[in-house]
Amino acid sequence: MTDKEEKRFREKVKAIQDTMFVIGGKWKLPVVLSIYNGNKRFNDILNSIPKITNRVLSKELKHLEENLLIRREVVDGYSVKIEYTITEYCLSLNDVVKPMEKWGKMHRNKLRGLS
Amino acid sequence: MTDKEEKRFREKVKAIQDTMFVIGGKWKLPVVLSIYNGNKRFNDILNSIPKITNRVLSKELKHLEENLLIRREVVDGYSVKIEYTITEYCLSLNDVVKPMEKWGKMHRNKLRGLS
DNA sequence: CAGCATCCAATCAGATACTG
DNA sequence: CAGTATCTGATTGGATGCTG
Repeated sequence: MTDKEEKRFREKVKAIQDTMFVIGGKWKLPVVLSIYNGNKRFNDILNSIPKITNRVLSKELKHLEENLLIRREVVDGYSVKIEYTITEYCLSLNDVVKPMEKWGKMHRNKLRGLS
Repeated sequence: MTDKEEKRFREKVKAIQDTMFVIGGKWKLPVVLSIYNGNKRFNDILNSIPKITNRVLSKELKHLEENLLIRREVVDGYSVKIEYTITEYCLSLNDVVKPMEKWGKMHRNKLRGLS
């Protein structure tokens, strides 16, 4: 690698690692998708995702809120509610998530074909 | 969510988690990119990625090989060499990685704009 | 050179119970 | 309902040294 290539390479890596930090891990995208699909309440989200625990969900929600992907709202009413919704900004993730979904399906078939 | 929506949702989540399993984590994509950029030898790859350790690199290489993204070759010569190269199949990752790179850059600017 | 083995510290994550 | 607190076992990852 030349110096120029090296510099570009490091920038790429950084950008990708940034993305991974925000949406990486087992649960972050499932949580986003769950909310996107209409689940607003903590327990609804919790129950919609197999095997996630409240402890982990709590942390993921905080992380996603800090990264502007979801919004946490206290809704006043007969009894106070908490509601999570995705942000407009979150929709930009579509460009990342859709290819991931497609690739995941393709890859599963690829591996199946071999074994 | 209706039952139909729920089923689709779970399939999406699964596909995405599959992808995350293959290329998720801090190092997998940087390793792929490093090899893509021409680094073939273990120590070259090791030195091209800041802060990765040989222990971790070793594991990542194995994982990537098992998932058909890279190829490990023993090259016989004056002294035996090991060479890593990306596979043809690996190129399909471009559809996933490029959006991630783009999004990562965009997101960094977004967050910067707020603080 | 290309890793593996070992030790050890830190983090993560499940289970469970508890609070406003 | 929407979490937090605590305890604990499991996993990860750095540092280092060793091997063929």
